[in-house]
Amino acid sequence: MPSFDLESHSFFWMTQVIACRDRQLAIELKGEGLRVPEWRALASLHARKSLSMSELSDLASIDRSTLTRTMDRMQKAGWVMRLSDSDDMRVTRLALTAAGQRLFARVWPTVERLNTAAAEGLPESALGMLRWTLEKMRHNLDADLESQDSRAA
Amino acid sequence: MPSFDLESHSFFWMTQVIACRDRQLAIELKGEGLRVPEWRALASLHARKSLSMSELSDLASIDRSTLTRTMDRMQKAGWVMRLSDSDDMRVTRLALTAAGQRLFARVWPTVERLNTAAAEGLPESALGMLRWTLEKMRHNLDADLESQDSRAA
DNA sequence: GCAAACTACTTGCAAATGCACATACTCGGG
DNA sequence: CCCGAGTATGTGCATTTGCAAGTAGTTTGC
Repeated sequence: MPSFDLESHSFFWMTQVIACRDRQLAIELKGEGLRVPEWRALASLHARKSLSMSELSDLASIDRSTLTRTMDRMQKAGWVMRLSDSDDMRVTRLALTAAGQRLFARVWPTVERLNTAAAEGLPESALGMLRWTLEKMRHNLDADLESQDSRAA
Repeated sequence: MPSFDLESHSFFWMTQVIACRDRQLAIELKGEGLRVPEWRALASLHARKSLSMSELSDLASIDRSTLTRTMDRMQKAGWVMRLSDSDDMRVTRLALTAAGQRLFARVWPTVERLNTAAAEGLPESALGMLRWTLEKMRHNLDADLESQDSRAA
């Protein structure tokens, strides 16, 4: 009678996968004193050489105000440094320290192992399709957000 | 030089999609006084007639101790009722009240619109593949968790 | 060249989160 | 029948979170 089936919705499964994997990731990272959002920040900063707070907020999916405090903590731990941007006095540029680079190198194999375990038995074509579909969804959601904004204006 | 590309990893995009969609969902639900995890609980309870706390915790991806307090709130709001299970005195069975059903009916069209917007331009085959791949990943992660446990034991 | 609108980041604060632990109940073996 | 291990839910508490508001720097339009 519900006329609605939980398991037929992609977002249900996406939430399941992310929640389950983040729980396992949290356990793996605990030894290094890293939390999951901090790991996302670390990986983002490793992939790009330098990012502003706003850019990192978007890449690592961390709210801007939360990121301020996350960076306070990671800076105090000696993993990242804040540099001031010479073009725009408002922006703080972030970069990994050598210790941050070493931390990434230590942790990455563990994360990769988890990623591989999650993808076990899935053909490369399915994984390519997955990335493509998710990327498209991400783009659609941004577009939808803009149309919401214009409706509000 | 990083030898590692953030955007080539499925989990990066999954996190992006979920975070972005949950942010938009939160805005849409605010009018009804519903938060995102509460919405997941509402939808889970609508799909099944009745669930225990543990079952709902798994379906809605909410930590067990957090769920206790979430249900306190939703019960106080009159959306959910706690019933005791006659077979096992430890178990609390949960079900939607009539008001909870009505709330679901009011909110569902909004959520569905967001889901549709996210899937715009994606062929049904891609969505089917997405669900299938995610389901498989969810299964793999569970299996991996068990092997972790057995390693620990 | 200056005031208003905008953007980048930070802080105050109340609320949500999750770990560790406590309690209540069940079940299997002696 | 009772004990101990196991399971279901609830509570204490420290931490994290994110909205809203604040500060500082930049751009736009007159």
